[in-house]
Amino acid sequence: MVRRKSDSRERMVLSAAALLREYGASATSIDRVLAHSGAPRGSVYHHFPGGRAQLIDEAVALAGDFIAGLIETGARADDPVEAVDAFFTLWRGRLVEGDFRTGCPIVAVAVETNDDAPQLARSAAAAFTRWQEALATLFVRHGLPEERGRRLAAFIIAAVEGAVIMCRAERSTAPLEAAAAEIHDLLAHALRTTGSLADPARDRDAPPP
Amino acid sequence: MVRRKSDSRERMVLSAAALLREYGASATSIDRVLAHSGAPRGSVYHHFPGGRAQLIDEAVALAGDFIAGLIETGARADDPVEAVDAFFTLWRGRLVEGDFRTGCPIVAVAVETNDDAPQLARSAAAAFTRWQEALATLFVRHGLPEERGRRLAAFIIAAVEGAVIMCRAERSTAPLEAAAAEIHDLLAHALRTTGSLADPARDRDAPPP
DNA sequence: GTCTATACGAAGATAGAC
DNA sequence: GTCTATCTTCGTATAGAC
Repeated sequence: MVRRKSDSRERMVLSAAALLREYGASATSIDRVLAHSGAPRGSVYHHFPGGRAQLIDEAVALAGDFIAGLIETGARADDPVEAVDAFFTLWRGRLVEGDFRTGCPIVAVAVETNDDAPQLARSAAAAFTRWQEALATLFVRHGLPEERGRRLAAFIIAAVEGAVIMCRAERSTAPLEAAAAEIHDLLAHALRTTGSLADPARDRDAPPP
Repeated sequence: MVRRKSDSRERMVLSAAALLREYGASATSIDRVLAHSGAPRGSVYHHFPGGRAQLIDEAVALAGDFIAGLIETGARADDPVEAVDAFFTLWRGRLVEGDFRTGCPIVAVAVETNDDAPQLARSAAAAFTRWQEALATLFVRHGLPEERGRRLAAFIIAAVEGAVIMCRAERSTAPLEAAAAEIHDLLAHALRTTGSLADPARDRDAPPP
């Protein structure tokens, strides 16, 4: 595998996202990103002329895109339950793997209002909005009214993000499981009411992973 | 009104809580607390021998107690809908008053894992647990099975906290209203199923819709 | 792209005077 | 209870060599 240029830049963004998850936005300093990524100190402002704010912003965008991809994969399978499950499964895995020391990097940025970097709040909002629209579109396609679809999508994202925070504090997946169970029932009820889940036209045997 | 001793200490804790809400845990420095509260710099370690960690911890406890009080007031009225509504109303008001720049101080502490102050995570967890138990007890008293009551309580807290974060990012109360609407329906359904809301022993004239 | 050196500010904490 | 240093560490950012 020929590597024509350094991968320091990419590693720094990935490290920044990991540090956001674990320590929050303020604690994600350039020094710590360098230590975590092993990238050389000398090229920080070469790769990120915007400095620390640009680095954090790219980490938020990367994390937002990754999660949006998970949801949109479920959406392509045209399966609301799968899309929502992907969301829960992601966080359940990350909480356990990280020994309940990691959360959502988007949340970390959103809760630390930064007067000198208002762009960060906008990036966080963009991520939430994208997730919400992906879910809402899927719900509407399965028969929910436009407004209810959007409402339910926002609600699910809120419940998951809030549950992840509680799981961290309590060092237990219980709040996430509570949310998963309640959301599962609620979603099943909402979609069954529209008749969507009973649609016999679904001829797929195994949706793509 | 005779003031026999300085109120610097109390003002500092209140200021710390306000700063936690707006800027997060890492950004709530002693300097900023002093500037916000107007307290004298010289007596910081007199009032808080444990330093900054103790100050933050007391702010978390104070905020947690305040919100627990709101929920428990609804609980004393024996009205699940009122208890949950108090929760939503509090956050809606704070978001709007603070121009969407403030959130929950407990969340702020929970998402910034601090290796040197593990006590903070425990204090955050204690607050969440207390809210959850107050709500769960109320739900069980209204006919929900023990496990469902706890599950629903955790779920509601998660949804509210998550919604507050989304409201901040999007600078809109829409996510909170979405959560309020969904929770309202869910709660009404859960309690009606148990027959609690239809209980004729309730001498109130109009049960909430 | 990467290096070292450095300027500059802010943070937590302590010491000792009043 | 409150004051004023002061120490130390850490943070961002820049300059200039290689």
